[in-house]
Amino acid sequence: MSHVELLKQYELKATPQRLCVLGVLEKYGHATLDDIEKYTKVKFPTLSLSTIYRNLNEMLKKDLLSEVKLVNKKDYFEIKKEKHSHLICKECGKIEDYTIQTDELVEQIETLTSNKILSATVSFDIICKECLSTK
Amino acid sequence: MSHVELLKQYELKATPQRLCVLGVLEKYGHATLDDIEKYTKVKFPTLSLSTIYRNLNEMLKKDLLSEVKLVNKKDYFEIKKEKHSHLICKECGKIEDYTIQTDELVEQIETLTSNKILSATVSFDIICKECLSTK
DNA sequence: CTATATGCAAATAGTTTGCACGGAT
DNA sequence: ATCCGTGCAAACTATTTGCATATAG
Repeated sequence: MSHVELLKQYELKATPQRLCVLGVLEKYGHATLDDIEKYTKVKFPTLSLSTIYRNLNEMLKKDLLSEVKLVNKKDYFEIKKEKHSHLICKECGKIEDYTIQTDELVEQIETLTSNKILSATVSFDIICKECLSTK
Repeated sequence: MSHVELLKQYELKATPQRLCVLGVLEKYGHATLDDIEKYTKVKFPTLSLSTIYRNLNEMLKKDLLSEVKLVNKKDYFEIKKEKHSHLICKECGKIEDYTIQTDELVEQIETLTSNKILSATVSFDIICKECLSTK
């Protein structure tokens, strides 16, 4: 789906500024606020920081984006997609997405604790295969 | 272990300010910066915010504390203990600790992706049994 | 045409730092 | 006596907001 359609679907106007932010998120997969500011300025030098903040907040609220929080890292933004976990390389910092089945885990905890489990969020600290091979 | 001993073990002086912060963390299990400020002020009205910041940063650096980041929540601090996951009740906001075995999950991802997995971080959004029962 | 989005500047919130003083070893 | 920790104020960084103008639909 094009970003224009995506924005329409979430009842947001398809402004050049929003398309530019989405372009960066699409291209890099995950991006911090600083990344977004830096990379959008290349194509769109007049895009203001307050517009970036407003649009990120708007798109988060409408659930078009999601925010990823990792200890010792700045928060990342990504275009919302199928629920997935993150593999963070401690060597090069790269973040990969990976979809895992958590049903078993969820069921297990639900049974053991008598709580209702709504969802599981999982991330992994890794050394990626590229970093492993260049050592 | 007493907090005095704990601090000594990490090569930090056992000041009343630090003990007060640890007291709050111990009592509440997890606490945000605001919680810490609020609850320490009860017993220690002169404790300054910059001392809280400095001490939290110091204790994080020395690995005596850990920081928990959750989407849509302020960051929480806790006294470091055995690796565990967090169960967050979407109804009452309470955070419970729970220790799960992630070895299987880790092995599975390691095999499937050819990365070296260092650790897994897991959290669950839940409705806790107390909230379930009072509906 | 109308409602919403934008840019800029100012306001507010969050965090860190310099410095003089005080307490522990 | 020396070192480290603290409180306070100031500095700095991050985020939000008000307002006049511009623009998408």
